[in-house]
Amino acid sequence: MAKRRKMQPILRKRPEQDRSRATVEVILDAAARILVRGGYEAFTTNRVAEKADVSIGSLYQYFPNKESLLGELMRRHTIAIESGIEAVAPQAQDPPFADVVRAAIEHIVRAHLVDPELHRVLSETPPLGKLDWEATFAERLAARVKAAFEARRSEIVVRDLDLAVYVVTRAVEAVVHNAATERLSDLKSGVLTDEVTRMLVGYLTGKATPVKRAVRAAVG
Amino acid sequence: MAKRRKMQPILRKRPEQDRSRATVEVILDAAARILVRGGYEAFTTNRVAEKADVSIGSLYQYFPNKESLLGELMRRHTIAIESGIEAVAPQAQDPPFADVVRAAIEHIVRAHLVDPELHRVLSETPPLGKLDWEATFAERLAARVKAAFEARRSEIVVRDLDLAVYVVTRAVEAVVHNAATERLSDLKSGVLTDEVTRMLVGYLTGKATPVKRAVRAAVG
Amino acid sequence: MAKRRKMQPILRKRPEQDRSRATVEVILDAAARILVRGGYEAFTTNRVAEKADVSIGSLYQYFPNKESLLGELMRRHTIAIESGIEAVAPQAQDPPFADVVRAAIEHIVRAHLVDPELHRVLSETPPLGKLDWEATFAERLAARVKAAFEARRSEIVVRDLDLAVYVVTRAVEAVVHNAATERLSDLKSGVLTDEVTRMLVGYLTGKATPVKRAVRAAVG
Amino acid sequence: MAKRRKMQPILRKRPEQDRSRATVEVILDAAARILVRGGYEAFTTNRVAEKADVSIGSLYQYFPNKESLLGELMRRHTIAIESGIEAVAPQAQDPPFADVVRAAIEHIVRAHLVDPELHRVLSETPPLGKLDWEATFAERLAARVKAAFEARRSEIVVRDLDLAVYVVTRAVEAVVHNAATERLSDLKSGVLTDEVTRMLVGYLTGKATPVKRAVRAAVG
DNA sequence: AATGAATGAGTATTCATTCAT
DNA sequence: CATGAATGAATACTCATTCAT
Repeated sequence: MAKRRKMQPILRKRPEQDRSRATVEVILDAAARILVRGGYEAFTTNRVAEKADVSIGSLYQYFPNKESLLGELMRRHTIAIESGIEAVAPQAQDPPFADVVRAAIEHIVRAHLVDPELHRVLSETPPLGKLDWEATFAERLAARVKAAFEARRSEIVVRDLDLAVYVVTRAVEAVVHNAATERLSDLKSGVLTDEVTRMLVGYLTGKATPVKRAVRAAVG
Repeated sequence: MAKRRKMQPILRKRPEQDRSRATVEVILDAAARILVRGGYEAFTTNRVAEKADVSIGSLYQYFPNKESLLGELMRRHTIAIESGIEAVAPQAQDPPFADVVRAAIEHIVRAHLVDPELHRVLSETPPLGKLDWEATFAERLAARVKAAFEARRSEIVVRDLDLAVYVVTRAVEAVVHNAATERLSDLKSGVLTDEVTRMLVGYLTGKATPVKRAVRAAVG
Repeated sequence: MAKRRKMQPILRKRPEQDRSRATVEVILDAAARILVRGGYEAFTTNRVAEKADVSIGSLYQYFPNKESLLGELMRRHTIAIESGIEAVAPQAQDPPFADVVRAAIEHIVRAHLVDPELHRVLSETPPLGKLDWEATFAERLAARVKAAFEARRSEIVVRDLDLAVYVVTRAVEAVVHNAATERLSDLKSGVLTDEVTRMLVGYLTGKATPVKRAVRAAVG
Repeated sequence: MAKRRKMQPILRKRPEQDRSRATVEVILDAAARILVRGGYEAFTTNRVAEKADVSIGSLYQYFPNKESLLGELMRRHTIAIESGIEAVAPQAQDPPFADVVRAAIEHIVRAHLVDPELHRVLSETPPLGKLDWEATFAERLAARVKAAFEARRSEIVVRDLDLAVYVVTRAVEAVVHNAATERLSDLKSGVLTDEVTRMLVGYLTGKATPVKRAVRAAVG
């Protein structure tokens, strides 16, 4: 292990020229592939450089350390996710609460379907694990959800809104996250979204929702 | 990279004298402390030995390899948890469904309150992480929950029972697990249990449950 | 590795009582078995003690270090060999030269048949290998052979007797030694002895010996 | 204990620059020196690196493991030997049998004079010792010798040709091998070759050869 | 005397990182 | 800019040996 200089601002130098940008891309690709295939254990800078067909010297030209490589990978994955989410069409004026919830869940599902394997390995990666990215990711998510809830405050029976947000985000995140590896088909078919939606709506509104198993369009 | 495929039955030799039993204890203590403080990254056999104030040779006298040390830690933690769970008094004859659910959740809460920090780090530990213990732990849990659900099948509206078990166990596990580090007081006060209970009962029975915020006895 | 105190006089203390003598025996037996089965690589003091069902403490009571254990093993094996050799009946008065040679070769064959596996492993054992035992063994052998040759000087055509002794002893030793692992049946049947005898007699006397393949009694 | 089952094709990466080729050389030199001086016992990768004045990392950059280092040493030594042997001028048409034998022996002598000390230690090295190189070396030798014998079958009186090959190769190997450390001058002067030649020719042809001690040109 | 717990220097090997070319 | 040779602290684990009980 080396002296750990902990996370300089990710990129040592903005690659100005095309070639440089291409190199960075090639490195990140290799990194992602190695991470997905072999997990964090297999993720060594030398291996990444080799797989990228680039000298480690070059790797370190663009990434000051291993962590920054991982960091950039996360940054990009987050962006990919978020852009996927933003792309969702805005809702109708004043839609039924259930639709709002369902839409939110679908966001999360979509996020996990962007690159599920990379997603999983990134979220389990030790040094940053939750800490860096998922934390902020979760925070941002919580903020949005809270805003959404406040906008519909009157329909929600739970007294402690923060607590509700907490329970809801954690529960959904976990179910979807696990399902992404364990029940991918249910995730894609929308069956799982149905279930979770019903669960949350019931919890939040205090009203029962009928168990209708209409044919649902798959997500992603 | 790991060529790991060992995992002998944990202890290399049963310590026969008092002295050696103490040594084993001291080592496990140090191991747990290091794991909690520095995560799996910091968990090296030499460091453990040093922290335990024991020679590395002594460590290997009792633990054939690093994994077995982790394994014993898990084994003991599991026992601690299970004994805590078994201790729960049996329920009344045919209790309200909500009570059954609440009791189950309380089990899980209790499990996470045994040694929350160790629990967290153990469950995030890569090589065995899920694989060995939490996997079986989760399976056992799922089996129990399913049995409980089947016993009350008539009260449950969800059609796919397996799916319900999946959603419920993942959701509860995650909420409680996260809360153990992020919202410990809510976990201890029972507030969180209330919320989750209401969420699950609504989901499973299809009926709303009143939001009563009666004073709840703390758990643990 | 420890500071190497190199070869105290083999036994730390002459075992006075029966129990002690038995312990020593048990240890040496275990040592020999381990050596034969696993080679020098497997030969560790702890393993020997365990196999002997004796504490290492006890082992070190009788053997000051690993080397001395090996040394005693060699000493005993040498004695076993030599006693086997002494047991050979003295020759007739003035036998044919070929008979003398054959008898000598048979001695060596016999030596290698005493405990061939132990013999092999001992003679290949690194730290002492030749150095300690085989050296002196070879020297003693050479001395005898030389004496025998001098007694029959007139029949020998080789001018440099020392050189003849050298060539002969090395050649015989090697052929027999190798045959003990590679051609054991030829060694036991006496076929090999025939060949080597003819070779040596021809070399030493300068006269051809007929190739008679009479049925030879097996040795050992 | 060894779980060895590796032995990749020796070099981890072909050194591309001059500098690295030099490093490889320096490492192998150091390895050879250590092996010669201290035997296999002293042969540790760290020691080799230190003696080579190279970091342990550099050693492992070129040699995937200890064995491969030894392997490369053997490979090179074998090449050195074989090239020495190939260099021998082809024989006249149908030379006297004695000349054929003598030439063969001289080959072996030459082989042992290439780097006698290294040769000795390599051939005694445990894990590969015989097993890998000397085995094949010996086999190749045996095959050649057998071919030569068959070409001259009519002149050979020994019935079992395989046995003759066995006896002859073992005997010569051993005498020469030992002489390389114990009687180097005799080996170099050719005196020993004379003796062994006479011994073998007598043995094989069943005819005596005169003891002529003409001045012999030294070998090597 | 016997036990077995304890020791710690030593072993092979990895990997993040630097730097001369 | 790129290369890849070089580094060395750190890792998991072994084993000869000592010594308190």
